[in-house]
Amino acid sequence: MTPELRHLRYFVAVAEHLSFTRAAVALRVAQQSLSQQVAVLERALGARLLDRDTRGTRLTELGQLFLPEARAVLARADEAVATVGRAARGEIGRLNLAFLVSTANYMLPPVVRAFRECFPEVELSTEDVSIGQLVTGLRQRRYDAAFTRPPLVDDLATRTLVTEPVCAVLPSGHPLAERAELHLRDLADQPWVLTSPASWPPWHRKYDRDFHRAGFEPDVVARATGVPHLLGLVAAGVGVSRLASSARSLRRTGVVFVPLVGERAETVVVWDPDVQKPVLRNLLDVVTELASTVDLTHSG
Amino acid sequence: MTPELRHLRYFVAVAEHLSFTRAAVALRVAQQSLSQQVAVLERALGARLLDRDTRGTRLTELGQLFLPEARAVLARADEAVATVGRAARGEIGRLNLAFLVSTANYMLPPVVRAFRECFPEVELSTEDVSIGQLVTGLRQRRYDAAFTRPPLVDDLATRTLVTEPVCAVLPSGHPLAERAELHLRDLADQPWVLTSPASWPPWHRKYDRDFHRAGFEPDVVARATGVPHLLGLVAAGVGVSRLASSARSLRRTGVVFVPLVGERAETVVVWDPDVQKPVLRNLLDVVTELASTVDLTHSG
DNA sequence: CGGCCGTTACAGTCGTGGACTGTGACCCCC
DNA sequence: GGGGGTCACAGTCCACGACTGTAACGGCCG
Repeated sequence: MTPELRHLRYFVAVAEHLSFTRAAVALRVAQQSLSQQVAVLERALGARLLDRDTRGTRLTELGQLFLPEARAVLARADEAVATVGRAARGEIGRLNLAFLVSTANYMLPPVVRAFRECFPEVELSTEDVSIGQLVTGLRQRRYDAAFTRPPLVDDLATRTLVTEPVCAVLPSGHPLAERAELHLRDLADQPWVLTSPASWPPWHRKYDRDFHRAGFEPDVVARATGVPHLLGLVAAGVGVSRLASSARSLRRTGVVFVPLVGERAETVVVWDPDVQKPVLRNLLDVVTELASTVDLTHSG
Repeated sequence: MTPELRHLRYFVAVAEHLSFTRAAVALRVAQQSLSQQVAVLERALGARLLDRDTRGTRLTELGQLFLPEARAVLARADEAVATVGRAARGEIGRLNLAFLVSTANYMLPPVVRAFRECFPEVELSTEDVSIGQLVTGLRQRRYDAAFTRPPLVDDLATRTLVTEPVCAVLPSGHPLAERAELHLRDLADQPWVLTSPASWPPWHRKYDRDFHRAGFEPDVVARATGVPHLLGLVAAGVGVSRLASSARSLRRTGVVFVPLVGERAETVVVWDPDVQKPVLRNLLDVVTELASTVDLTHSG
């Protein structure tokens, strides 16, 4: 037979009290049960741990040697339990985050900083990805959560963190660039630069609805493969475009951002609602709290 | 409720087989019992460790984290059991040895060397002591064993390791110094130098009997406080004495050792027979073996 | 010396919990 | 659709750890 933790606990108690009677009281068992279990332990080890006689109990040499061993085993067991407890509370573990390239710029630094401050022992990994990689990565559970723009898909949960103005993006010196604000229909006759609809169809379906509601279909003269590319085309005077105002931070020269009246863009945190992971809960709490206290579009 | 090692063993088995059924076979319990105990563990930890469904079992994130923890606890427990086993076999532990000053010279080096070779992980402490310290130290269990000369006391166990000739000790140039051997009665008219009878009465009672049997009472002209001192007095020509031949090694000049016919001195290892200590058993084995293979009076 | 308090050990009983068997639901694959 | 695999649920059983009661023994004090 191999000893159980109970035997070790019993032995340690006797060793600490140097008395079966007192140890039994402390353990809330009968002295006889305690004696029996310690005897079982001694038989299992094949060695006498305690010298007992009518006037008390003392550790044998072997007992003295085994006492720290037993304590170490118990401590290790407690540690194991504590560790899983902390993991269950999301204080340790691993968290894989994905950031849409066009949001990483301003979202990643404050999010990572805030989370690491609250949960320094969680291993954090981050990745800048395209919207396609982001969605498939979430579905394949490679990422626990991601930061991106809606609309997305129904089977992923989202929470809005930031809403910000949408701006017309014009080349510097464009006739409309001086305006304080614009309506989308003001740009009906302009040449347009947009991203490729293949990148993420839900976005482009929304764009189409927006243009339709503004009463025109844009004359798309160029398709960009990403936001920086798009800004480059606008700066080059190829056409105009429309982006969330935080895209300003991606290019400083050659373009002008003019707010579009009544249009707002959202940044959301996305996760798979089927994933029940304590660290994820904590992330959502942290970013929600963060979004409610600081303006994420201007920080970072 | 707090988990027992059994729960950890069960969990590890399931985690290793990734199957309750196969793990149950390996553990030689029913699958149902195994499922139940793992469920108990999960309830105790307050966390799900395994995802089971109809087509198999996988570790949850927490389970992956807990698996090495559980293994570590089990390994620590095994180690504790192994350690006490080795201690019970006397392979580790502590051994306190005492050597009578007049035997340490030739006994200590081979004994310590041989024992450390066989049991390198036993902590060995040695002390050179007077016969009085030696006996009280053994009785107070400060020493586990000692090396000395008989006669001793009844309540200590002894084993003879070495017997050697007893010699007359004469100043260089003494008329009898040329003899190849002597009888004790040849020294009846000499002035004698002996040690103090207070040091260890049993020895001196034996000396008295020896002199009585030889038919004279020695004319003691000086009392020495130890063997080196005694040899000094003999070398100074104060008188003659009688010592085991191994005492030769304590003084090279000014004295001559002449064997006394028919007299032998013993060196013994002494221990308290009530002390049941595996390391002590091993020591006795080692020194017995050692004494039977090498001549300890000439080694070291 | 005897009574009392302390210690642990022995013996017998009880009850809980871990083991078992039997069964069922479900999924995958042929 | 049947067979082989997964795990879970339900009921029974028994072994072992807990309990109570008792005994043996040593130390202390009147």
